[in-house]
Amino acid sequence: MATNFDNYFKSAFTVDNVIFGFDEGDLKVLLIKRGEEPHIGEWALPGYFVKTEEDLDAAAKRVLSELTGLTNVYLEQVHAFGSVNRHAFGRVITVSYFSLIKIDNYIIQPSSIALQAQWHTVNDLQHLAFDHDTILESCLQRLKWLVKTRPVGFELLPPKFTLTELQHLYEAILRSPLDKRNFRKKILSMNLLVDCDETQEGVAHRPAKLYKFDRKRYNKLVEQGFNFELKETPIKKKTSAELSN
Amino acid sequence: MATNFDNYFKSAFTVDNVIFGFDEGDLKVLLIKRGEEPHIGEWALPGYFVKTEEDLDAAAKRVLSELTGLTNVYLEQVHAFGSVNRHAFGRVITVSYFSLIKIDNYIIQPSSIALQAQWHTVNDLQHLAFDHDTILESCLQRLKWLVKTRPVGFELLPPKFTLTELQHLYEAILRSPLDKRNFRKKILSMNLLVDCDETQEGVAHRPAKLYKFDRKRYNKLVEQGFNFELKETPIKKKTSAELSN
DNA sequence: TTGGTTAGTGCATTTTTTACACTAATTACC
DNA sequence: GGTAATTAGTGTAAAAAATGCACTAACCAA
Repeated sequence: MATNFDNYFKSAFTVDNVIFGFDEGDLKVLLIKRGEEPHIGEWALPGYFVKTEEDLDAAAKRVLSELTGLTNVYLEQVHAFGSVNRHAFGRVITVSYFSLIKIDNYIIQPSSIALQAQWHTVNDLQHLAFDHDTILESCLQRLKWLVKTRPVGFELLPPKFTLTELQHLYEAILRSPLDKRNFRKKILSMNLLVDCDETQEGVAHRPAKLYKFDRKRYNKLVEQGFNFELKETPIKKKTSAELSN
Repeated sequence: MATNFDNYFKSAFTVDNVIFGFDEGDLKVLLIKRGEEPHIGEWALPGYFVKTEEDLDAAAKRVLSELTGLTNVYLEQVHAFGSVNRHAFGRVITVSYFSLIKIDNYIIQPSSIALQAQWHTVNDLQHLAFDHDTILESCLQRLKWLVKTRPVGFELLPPKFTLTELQHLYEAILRSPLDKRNFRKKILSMNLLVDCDETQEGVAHRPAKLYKFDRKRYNKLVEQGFNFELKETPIKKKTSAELSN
């Protein structure tokens, strides 16, 4: 084994952020149009180099803020991508982060190195720069898992929302339809929603009730180890007995 | 933002492997006694620098092999740890990997930079070098999650095992007791075990039947999207209604 | 006032989970 | 050879959760 450690200190890290939003019934992801080589002019996840004197998690926040103007976003690490030839400039390992935000709450202001920052519909994407297709896909998997484990849907919706909007969000993430009555029963039984005593306005049909998410209660339940699991209801699953042959 | 990218190429990566085993009813982890600075003489996870010309996943395998003699071990990435002052020699980000192995199948041969490589009972550990306590803890969480999702128990047991051994393994990972009848019912209903038509020998009580894991069937079920979820049975969970006040 | 549209609601059946205690097979020891 | 010690192995009833399904309610527009 090498005794000269200096040889190892010749690599770089980047962070790449996968920021999900939800609008008009579609799951969206925030992308930038790169204004720098390599991959100049291509759409990419908002990411950049980590400085040697900053923590990884802090770098993810800073980079997101510098490229898109978004601040105070909760970011969660997903995976490190470390193939040798990911990057034209040398050995670069990237660590991906993901987040869920309410699109309306944030104004996006691309910086100099990002020509544009824009929401894109996930189902309708072109090829992205670097290996960002792979990175995005792994975050989509994470989101799919997360939505079955925690009531993350609320993070993506405006403060007041209808049950139908919430259901559509779940359907977009899980990519499968849910039964209306069963969905409502399960969500309401968690006691996480507060009835706002308001209804939708300006719709050409019966207006729906508006609800908001009770974060206090959510925190309390988390503390008590409550299991938020929400199973899919749509496709009937086969039992192991039926699969035996 | 910097235009001189060279400034970013001054960091190093390491990989740290958390190898779990199971023996005598206890969950074990493989540690090395470090033979190099920093932290010379301390117990640590088997990890080392990633070469600039090798893939991250490949590095994890190589390092494990060089430090402990273990080869052909399946490794799964867990998390990247990137605080600034983790390492005395400079900026080092480590990516942790974990694996489950059958202790009997592998002969451990420490290399020159590892003074020793040894199995340690997880519940009975001293402080580890670097931030390896944190890294180990995150892998324990991952294992706890994994065991509820996939029948990973089989990875840790010898080819032929009894249902009681399997149950004890689950209890060690979940850190809570399980009901014998319910555990057996659920495990057997997955149809993943094959009765070996043999019984234990040399025990001073009724000998238990030996089973083996049917990997073919497992692969088939995975392919069909079968849900292996195994819930804990022990502590009665409160419903959301009971938690309402 | 009628048609179009989405909101909102209940119940019966099936499946899964849970709680629980005795008999069976073997060895060790007297 | 008998008995004590030890772990293996088994079933059922009750409770909880999941599932499948179809009609009425409220609003707007034409």
